[in-house]
Amino acid sequence: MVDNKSIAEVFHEIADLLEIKGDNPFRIRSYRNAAMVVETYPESFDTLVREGTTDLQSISGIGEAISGKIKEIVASGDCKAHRDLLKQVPGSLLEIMQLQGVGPKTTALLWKKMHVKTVEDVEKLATAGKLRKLPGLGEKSEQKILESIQNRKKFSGRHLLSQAEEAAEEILRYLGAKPGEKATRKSSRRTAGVNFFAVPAGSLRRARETIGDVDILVTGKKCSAVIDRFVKFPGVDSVLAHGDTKGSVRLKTGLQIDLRAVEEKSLGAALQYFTGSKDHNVALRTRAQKMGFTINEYGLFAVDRKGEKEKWVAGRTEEEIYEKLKLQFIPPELRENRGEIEAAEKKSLPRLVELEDVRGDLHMHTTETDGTASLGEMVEAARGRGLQYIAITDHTQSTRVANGMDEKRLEKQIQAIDKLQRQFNDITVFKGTECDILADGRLDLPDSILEQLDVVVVSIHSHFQQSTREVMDRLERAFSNPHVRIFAHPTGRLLFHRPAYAVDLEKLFALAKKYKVCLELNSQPERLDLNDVALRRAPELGVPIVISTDSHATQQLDYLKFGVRTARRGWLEAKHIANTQPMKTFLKTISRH
DNA sequence: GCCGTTTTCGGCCCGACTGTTTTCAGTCG
Repeated sequence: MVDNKSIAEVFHEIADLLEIKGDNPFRIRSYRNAAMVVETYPESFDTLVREGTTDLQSISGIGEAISGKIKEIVASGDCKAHRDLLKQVPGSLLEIMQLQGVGPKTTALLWKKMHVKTVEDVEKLATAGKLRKLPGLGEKSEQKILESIQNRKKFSGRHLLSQAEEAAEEILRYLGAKPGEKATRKSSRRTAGVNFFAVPAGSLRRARETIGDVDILVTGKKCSAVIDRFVKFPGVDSVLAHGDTKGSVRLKTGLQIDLRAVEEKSLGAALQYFTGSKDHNVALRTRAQKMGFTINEYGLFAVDRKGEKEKWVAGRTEEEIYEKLKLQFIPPELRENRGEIEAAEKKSLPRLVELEDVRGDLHMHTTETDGTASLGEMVEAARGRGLQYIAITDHTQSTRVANGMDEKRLEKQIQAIDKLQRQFNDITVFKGTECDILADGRLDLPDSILEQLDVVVVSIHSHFQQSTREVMDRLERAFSNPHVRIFAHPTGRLLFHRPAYAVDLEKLFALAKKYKVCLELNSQPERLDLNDVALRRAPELGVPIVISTDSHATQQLDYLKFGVRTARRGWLEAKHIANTQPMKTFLKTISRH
């Protein structure tokens, strides 16, 4: 079984290697594009190829050559063209090309002139002052390369969505701007009172699960003063750039933040441009061009016959840009060039779920196991957030590190919930459990106690090394228990820490459908599991999703926003999500009869 | 290498910034 990501990786590497070789840039772009298409395609290419029912070339971006290579990789796990390239260009050069400020040309130069093969080689030569003699490089370039080698060791690269969002909000507060997306909706009149206002763009605005760097746009008067203040933010480790229209810093956490000043007239265009994604923008520009426009961060311009810019058409808001391109407004979470432009053209974009749609939270812990808040505190916190129903789902006995509960302790908790419930008529507290699925698929608690619960959530916390076959058999056995309602964090992945266990997503959806088990979208920032790509299959396959926080503390109830934004990235509407429904409908949706 | 309201060849998104250069190449987003 070859997953889409591995196929995409081969194409990424082919593109990088061709680039070092100095091959045709458009050919390189094709491979990059193909990698992106494969990586984000909702179905497994392995399955597509084996079933043989889909013509790969019908997928945009995949032609004769790449289709052949996909088939080759699925059949043999290898690609001859890739192997041949690695004979011509050492694979270790790819790591050099990853260094900030070092691209394919410099990598090729280092390799051909200095016979450099590894980052360590580069470091030695730079330290010895030997790089500055190369044509096109000087003392400063040498210093920059050395710095980026050191930074590479110091900073891991990407950051969790939650960390990036916190950093952005902290900086906006520091700058004296109101944080949050809503700032974009404000008219210029509202901003006149303040000196300026600021809004995050980039992958943070699209709510990607991990963030490389944070882009913030500011507009208004005296933006250069804002940038001056920005580079003095207390959390700054180093200032990377400091000009009139742009500032760039590295925080002590390693996160890079770029601040750009734009004119109010161009704010919409800049927001569109810097929100990306790159692939979305490329597709949008291509469309603009066909319609006789050109588009950049300053606005949408009409073009004359010679291709010269003629007149400014739009740019104050994003809405007017999409409108001029005869598209529905595309929410940032969808801007990944995964079909959103085609859907916007047909006016068939989904009405994405909103945070306010969610009425319940079906996964949370208390001090009874590994939570930091008591039952009463969790309920109060949920009430305070306006939730109409929640489920208390503490761990079960086999998860010993979390002080998991046995039957007796759970019985006591059931009584405690019954007692507590009498105090409230504005929130319903479901009695639940996050019951372990044991290695062989049995559940960690007997039916005699499960049948007393309102919501049985099940999940995997052990034996992550099982084969796909073992995992799927394990899940089928668990799902066949009639008390099981929700399968939590279905792939078990932890961002930056642990890959998913060997779950076959297509089969998982089929099992969920067969046994009427809902799949969870876990809102913990390091989980976001199921992810955006997987979620998109849920409506097609008729499997309801439940968005839960898996809170281990009262403040974590706010993680719901990350779950909702991930759901939006998965094109989900409120109707696809069980816990947007009123309590009674919800109970009906998750009931199996 | 892909694609087609320039349709089987000839295009392919575009601008800022930086450092090295005297007019531009490389990198980045």
